[in-house]
Amino acid sequence: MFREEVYAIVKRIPRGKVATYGQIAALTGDRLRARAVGNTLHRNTEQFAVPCYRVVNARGELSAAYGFGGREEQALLLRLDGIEVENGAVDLERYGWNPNECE
DNA sequence: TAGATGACTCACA
DNA sequence: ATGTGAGCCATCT
Repeated sequence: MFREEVYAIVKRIPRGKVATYGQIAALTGDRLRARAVGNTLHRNTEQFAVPCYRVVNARGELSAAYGFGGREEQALLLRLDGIEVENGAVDLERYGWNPNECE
């Protein structure tokens, strides 16, 4: 299922980096699925096993309706990963995950 | 089965 | 720089 693919990709995100919905959507096949990716993660059933906190929008901003404790918790987790979160957003130029590098 | 929703993205005013 | 509109897709009710 599409959801599982999204989960797998999110799980592949290395610690210390973040990915955008569009990026994940592109990895699943089409970048136009960005919306579906977000929705899928929102309805995700494996949030406990999927680091969805490493997933942000195209601007690097955290999700406003994070299904956990809100962007605060998400920001905290990102900081634990070594990512600097400023005003609920990260620098994709620095922490943006490059799936081609496959760490 | 069909309709509505959403953690998206891009473009234009 | 912010606000609104349109396009796309998967999941939910």
